[in-house]
This record gives sequence, C-alpha cells and structure tokens, in this order.
Amino acid sequence: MYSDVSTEQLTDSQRQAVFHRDGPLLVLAGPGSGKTRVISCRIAALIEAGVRPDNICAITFTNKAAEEMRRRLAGRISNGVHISTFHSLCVRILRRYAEAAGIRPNFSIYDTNEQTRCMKETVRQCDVDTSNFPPARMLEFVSNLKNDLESVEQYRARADDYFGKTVARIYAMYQQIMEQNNAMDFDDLLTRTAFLLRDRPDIREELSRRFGYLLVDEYQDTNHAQYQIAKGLALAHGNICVTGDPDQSIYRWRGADIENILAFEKDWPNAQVIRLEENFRSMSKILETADRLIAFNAIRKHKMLIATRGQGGRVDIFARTDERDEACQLAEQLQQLLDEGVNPNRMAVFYRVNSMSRAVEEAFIRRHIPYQVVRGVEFYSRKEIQDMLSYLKLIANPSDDIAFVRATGTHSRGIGKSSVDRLIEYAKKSGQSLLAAAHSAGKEGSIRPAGAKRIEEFAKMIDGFAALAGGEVSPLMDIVFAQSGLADALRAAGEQTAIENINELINAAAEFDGQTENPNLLDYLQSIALYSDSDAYDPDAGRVSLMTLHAAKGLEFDYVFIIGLEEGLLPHERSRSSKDDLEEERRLFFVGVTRAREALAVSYARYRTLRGQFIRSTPSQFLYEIGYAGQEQETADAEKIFEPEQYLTPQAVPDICGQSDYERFSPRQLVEHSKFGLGRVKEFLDLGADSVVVVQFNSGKTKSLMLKYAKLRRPGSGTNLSSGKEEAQRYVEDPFLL
DNA sequence: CATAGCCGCCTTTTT
DNA sequence: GGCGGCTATG
Repeated sequence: MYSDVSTEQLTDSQRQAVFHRDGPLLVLAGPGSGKTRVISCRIAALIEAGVRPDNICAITFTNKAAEEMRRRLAGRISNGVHISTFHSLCVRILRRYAEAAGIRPNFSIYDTNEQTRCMKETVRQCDVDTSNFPPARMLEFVSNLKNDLESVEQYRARADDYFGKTVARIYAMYQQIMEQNNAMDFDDLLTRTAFLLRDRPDIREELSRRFGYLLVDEYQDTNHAQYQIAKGLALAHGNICVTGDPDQSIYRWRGADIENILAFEKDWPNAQVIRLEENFRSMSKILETADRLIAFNAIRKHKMLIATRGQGGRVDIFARTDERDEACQLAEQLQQLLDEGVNPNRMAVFYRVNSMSRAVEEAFIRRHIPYQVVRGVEFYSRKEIQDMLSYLKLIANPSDDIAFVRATGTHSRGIGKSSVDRLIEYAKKSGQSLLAAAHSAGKEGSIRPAGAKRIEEFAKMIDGFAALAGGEVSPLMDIVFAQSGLADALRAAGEQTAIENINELINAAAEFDGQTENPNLLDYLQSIALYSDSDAYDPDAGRVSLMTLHAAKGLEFDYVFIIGLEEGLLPHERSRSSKDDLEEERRLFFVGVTRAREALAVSYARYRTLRGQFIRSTPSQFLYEIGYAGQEQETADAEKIFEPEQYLTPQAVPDICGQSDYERFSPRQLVEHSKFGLGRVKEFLDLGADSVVVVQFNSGKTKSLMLKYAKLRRPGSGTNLSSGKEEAQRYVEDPFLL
C-alpha cells in the first residue's frame, strides 16, 4: 500500500518508535539509524490505526526532506498529511490568521539581500554612525533577538547603555519599515507565529485540533522560536514526536539550541525516549572514525554507534600541495571509480565554504567529470532573476518599496536616481507606498516633468500586469518579461545568458503551475523565497555531487570525499575562539564523515589561496583526532598517503603548533605598531613563520599584517613603553570587539 | 540621466 | 579576488 513504509524488517527499537501511539516521544537517532524511514512508517502506522491523514503535521528541516517523505508515503491514504518546513508552516498559519496576527496576507518574504537593504535604510533613518553600527552586524543582532522571541518592547526595557538603546531604536525602526513594506524576514515568520500562538489561545486550540499529531525532525537544530511553536501546537494534546541527534547539531550560529533536545524530557515529563543506535549505513571503519572523532566533544550525551553493515570500508587521509593539486588528485580518484563503472550518483565531495567548489569544478571540467553543485539559491540570486522577480513581487505586494526601486532600475527607462529619490521623499511626505505615490508623481513639483511622466507610465504598467495576475504564473511572467522592456534591454546589450536564465525561470514557473493545485503568484513567490540550497540536490542526476558540509545533512553516499581539512578552514577561523564553536565544527565534520557508506577520503592542502593570497596551512586538529599519525611517507609520485595507525585519545591532544621560534599573539591582546600606533589583536593566524596578525587600530582601521614584516611590539613588555595598564586605558574600546 | 571606472569592502555555514 | 557602491564624466 505504501511505497517505502513496510514495517516488516524493523528492529525492536524502531518498531517501538513506529507504533508508539499517544503522548510525547523523543527519538534519539544516530546517523544512519533509519530515522527518516521510522518517521514515514510512524505516519503510516498512525493512519492505519485510524488517525485522519490531515490530522497529522510533520515538520522537516528542508523542503527537500519534506518532498522525500511525501515520496515515501506515496499512497492515496496518506494524502492530506501536512509535511513541510517550519517556515512554510508559518507562512500558511500567518496567511490563514493574518487578521489576528495584524498583518496582510500578501506579505513579501525578504531574503538576506532585501533584509540588508532594509537595514541600511533603517540605519540611515536612525541617523547613527554606520561604522559603529554596521548594517550587517545590526541585522545579525536583531535576528538573534527575534530568534530568542524578544520583542522590541522587551529589548528596549532591558537595554540600559548607549549601545543597547541605539540597537533598540534600530530594531524598532527596522520592524516599522518592514511593516510599511508589508514584508517579513525569515525570523519574522517564526516570531509572529510564536507570538500568535502565545497571545491567542483560541487559535492555538484550533490548530491543535487541526493537527492532533505533531512530528518534528532534526529537533536538535530548532531555535527558540521554533521550539515555542512546536510546544504551542502540541500543548493541548501532547502528541509530539521529536527526532534528532545532538551530535549532528550544526546550526548553533543560527540560533539553534541543542538544549531543546537535551531538555525534552523536562518539558514533557511523561515522554518516552527511544534510542536508535544501530547504524545501517556505514562500514565499520568509517563508523570507528566517526566515533573516535566525536568522542573529543565534551558537551554531549554519550551515544553508541553500532555497526550493522559489517566489517570493512576504507578511510584514507591525503596530503596535497595546494588546492589545485588537491582538486586534480580528487578528479583522478573519481575518474578511477568512474572507469570501474561506479555510478556518479554514489559519489560526493564536501567542503566547508562554498568558494572551495571553484578549484574542484575547474579540475572536473578539465577531466570531463559530470558534476552538480548543490547550491540552489545561487540561481535565484542572479541579477537578472532578481530583476525579473522584483516586478512580480511588486505586482503581488504593491507596498513593497524595495521591489519598486529594484524594478524601476532593471534597465534604463528614463527614470534615474534623482527622480527616484524625490519620489521617495514625496511618498514619505504623503504617507504612501512608492507605487501609490508614483501614480501621482506629476503632482510633485520637485520631480522633473520628463521623469515624472516615466514614473507614472511605470505605475500604469504595473497596474496592467496586476490585472492579469489571476492564476498561473508562467504566462504572467512571459508578459512581464516582454512588456516591461527588460527582454529588449537584455537583447540590445547582448546578454544572451541572462535571457536564457530568465527563460529557465519561466520554465520552472510553468512546472510550478503544473504541479500546484491552484497556482497563483503569491504561493509561487513564497515558495521560491523559502527555497534552499539542499533543495537543489538531485539524487538521480548521474553526476558527482559537490556541496558544503551543511548541505550534506540528511544525505548519504557510497564514496565521500571531504577536502580542506586545515586549521582555519575546518575548524573555521571564526569558530576557533570558543570551545562551543569548536565543538560545532567537530560535529560538522562528524556529519560529513557519517554520510559515507563504503569509503571516505579526507584531504588537506599544505598551501591554499585564501582571499587571493597563497598561504601556508596547518593540518586540521581533527585529522589528528581521527588518527593521522603525522608521519608523512612520500610515494614515488610525491603523493603522500596516510593510513590511520596511531590514534589519539581525547585526553592526549598534542599541541600541533607547539614548536615555535616566532612570536604568537592572541585575540584582544594590545599591540603597538611603529606606523599605525596602538591597537588590539582581533585574530591571529598561526602559520609558523608566515603567521598573520589581524589588528584593529585606534584609528578605526583594521589591518592584516604579516608577522615577519610588521614588527609589532607588546606594550608593557617593551623597553621604553609605559605599563600595559595605562596603554589599555588609552585604547578606545570598540563595542563590537567582544 | 546613464555609464564607466575606481575604491573600498568583505569573505562561514542557511531558512 | 570579486562585488557593490560611489563619483566623475559624457
């Protein structure tokens, strides 16, 4: 009856999880423990036991995971089960209860780019110094407040210093501008839903009746807002089943709170806890490697990884010269597998940062190795796509001033910057949106008559499009593309690829039209706003997959290659300062390792080009932890291969960069430079003789200095300098340096 | 008003 | 090294 939810071959503990009926359930599921299958089987079992499908709500981490689950449940009986991400669920709830939430249902969802524009405008309007309150930092700050469900009023009440009070003003203004634009950012979707559930018990109960059974996957990566939403939805009935693995929590930086899963039993005292510790995915050698690695994390619940797939498998560690060499040898290894007839679908390459795909892609192209880069949002962030979408956003939400500004500027049409600036002034004075003000631009004397005329024409054009915006999206797109003048402008400029990209966008929209029950512009825009990187992964592409370690979560491959195991990269530079961050990096590597079924190859490069600079690198400490003995053996072709032989124990981590005849600095330390004066160390890249020190000087400038050339002095330890204490007082504190 | 060229910025991971 | 924003110029 169900495509992949046969319960015949389940283990005892899996069976327990599947057939647990009512009440809270915590499933601690290790990697490769068949968690997805268990959830799918559980949904099927609930339906079998008489629960109505539309009474079940399953929350997955990505749209892709939701899709996968729908496929597993592909039976007529399961139709109606609500399966989506937290964000999609929130969009549905907010549109359904828009009035109660105090919003309009046709809201725009702002991506990072639009958020930044909005925050820049905010900081400008608050009239504060952008160097002390940089928009990107403010965005991060505000985002954290929202993830913790702290409202403007709450934050204002506890902000007592200048910095806090200014941030409170910025937070308030940002929310006001978002509201004027009838827009929400990713955080707003969660917070507004959480507040709605908190403030409206009637709606909360209605939703509890609607969803009598709640399942939340990847629970270790929920943030506080998501946690409250899940709790709110299940409060009335307690039928909440959460699954996850604390060792795979990799979104702490985004507000994910590992405590949510660790403390589940406190929230729901009658919770049943089931551990899935058997691993059906990886061969023993790979599991041993993963086990050894994660044992170095101090903050964790001990969990077993029990191998069931039998002995064997391969783990190799390779040292390469630089990123080009690393990529070439990687291509070579993959080519060998391909020559043996291995399907490229079974292979994947993981890396820490997106920019690392470049060298690999170049090597793959040279060797004609078919590959896919799993980076879905990349397509949607292209200029021409964003331009095209700005028209559609404006049509769907006439209050969206950010869309208005973008749409008017997609190509030259006689509306210049000064006209737009004056229109903005006019709109502000008269309390209208830009589009509304544009209709009467001629009445505003300060706008040049020619410009005003063009602006009015533009507004009429958008009205014309809006009249056609009833059902399917792709026909509307065709019209907008042609009649907006964008198509002609791109053709005239010879932007062939841009035109092709837009055509691809229209094709994708046609697909959306075909697959959606009642296709409409609003649903389309909201679905692409919540589109994520991992959604682009096609398991049947017939290509080797390239992706970040984050995107690899939830996937598995027979052959896994992880590149760039270097200090500063994995663990990442920005994560080395705190122990918690370092542990998260280790979990990230753990996630990568445990994706492998049969073979894992890990590599690092001795030199790597970073920010255009060729610098020496140090092998990652994680390599030592998984058993890289540090004894390099040169083979004939200068390729160095290590077989893990000697293993470290978590207690005996050697100081890898122990020996030093060079000076070393640590963050926050005061230093003095002969030319730039006094400053504070922000970062220290320990690269032996080539070490780099990043110093923020009193002048406000931050400089990266090569240690061997910079001649930095430590105030206080020098000969003719006054004591360090006095120097510290002379130094102007930057509120962000902490 | 539009464009070209230059300067200065950042550069982790993502819903 | 790559992009976005600003400025000077046509």
